[in-house]
Amino acid sequence: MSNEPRDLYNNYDDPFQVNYQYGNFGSEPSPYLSFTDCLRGSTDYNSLARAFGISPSSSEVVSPVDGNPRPVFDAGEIRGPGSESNNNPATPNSSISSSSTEAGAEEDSSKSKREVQAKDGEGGESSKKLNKLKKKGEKREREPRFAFMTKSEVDHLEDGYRWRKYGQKAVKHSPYPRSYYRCTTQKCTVKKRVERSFQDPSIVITTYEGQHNHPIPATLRGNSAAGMFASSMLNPNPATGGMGASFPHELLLQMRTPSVSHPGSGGAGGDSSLYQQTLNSPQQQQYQQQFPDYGLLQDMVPSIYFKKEP
DNA sequence: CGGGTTTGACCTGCGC
DNA sequence: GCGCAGGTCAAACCCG
Repeated sequence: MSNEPRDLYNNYDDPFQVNYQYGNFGSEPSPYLSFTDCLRGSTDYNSLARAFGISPSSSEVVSPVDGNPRPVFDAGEIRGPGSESNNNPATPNSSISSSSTEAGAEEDSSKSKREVQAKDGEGGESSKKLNKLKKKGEKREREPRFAFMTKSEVDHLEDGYRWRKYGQKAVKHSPYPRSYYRCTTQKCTVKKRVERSFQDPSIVITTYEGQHNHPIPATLRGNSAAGMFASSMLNPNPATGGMGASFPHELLLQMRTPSVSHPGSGGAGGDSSLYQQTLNSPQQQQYQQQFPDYGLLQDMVPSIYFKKEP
């Protein structure tokens, strides 16, 4: 299932015009969504997949509502240079990122379970001895996941949302640990994992799980230009392309280098496809160097997003 | 003092 | 059933 050819970004003729029309998803036309929209849950999984340029090629696609397994998408099909051009705003960015998603499913069985445990064990030491009240039959399901590979020296990329780190684990076969973050907004269960590719330490793999059910926080940390940026793009002006890059990662996505997902390699379902992506093609490196002058946005978005390759 | 990070322990899922 | 690895909790700690 992984060998189906996928679309790639085709718009690198003009770095400011990145095609948001990703590969076909079924027979429906591709809607134009912003990443933030997706994260905020304003769309369904199919839309997500489309918005992220994700093809169901590698996956068992099932309806999210019927309790069946969700589709496991492959690495995003991000269009490469040289094809149709839409007038979507893109940002110059020498960082590299690619995306991938994996479908999870409904919610937080683990969390609710934990909550039960905590409440139940409010006897102090006994709380540690969590009771394994787990609803049998309710198989643990996962939120949809979206992964990005970003070339950056900074592990935790600012994306406009506020995150609290709740764990860190060593990753097998990797010298780099994986960090776990949770959105600090109340009632928002979005999580993200950040880890560094051990194959290419300059690449940060960020995996989002879930969808934000709230807007990007208006007030962000002082240096959070990314947040400002994200917020400012929340209501994209149709005249500028019909959609905004409301999320830095989306920008990264837009700036994706071509051929990140290889028809033959990105096919492994789930996260594994991530690790099969390589960013080493000459084409990609060349692309990275195409935007020496990222101007304005450089002032708005932390430098990590525009990190120039040495 | 409140909010975020660190870190060891614990839980869960999965493959063997 | 066991062991491993991933994921999460929560106390302790740090910082503005």
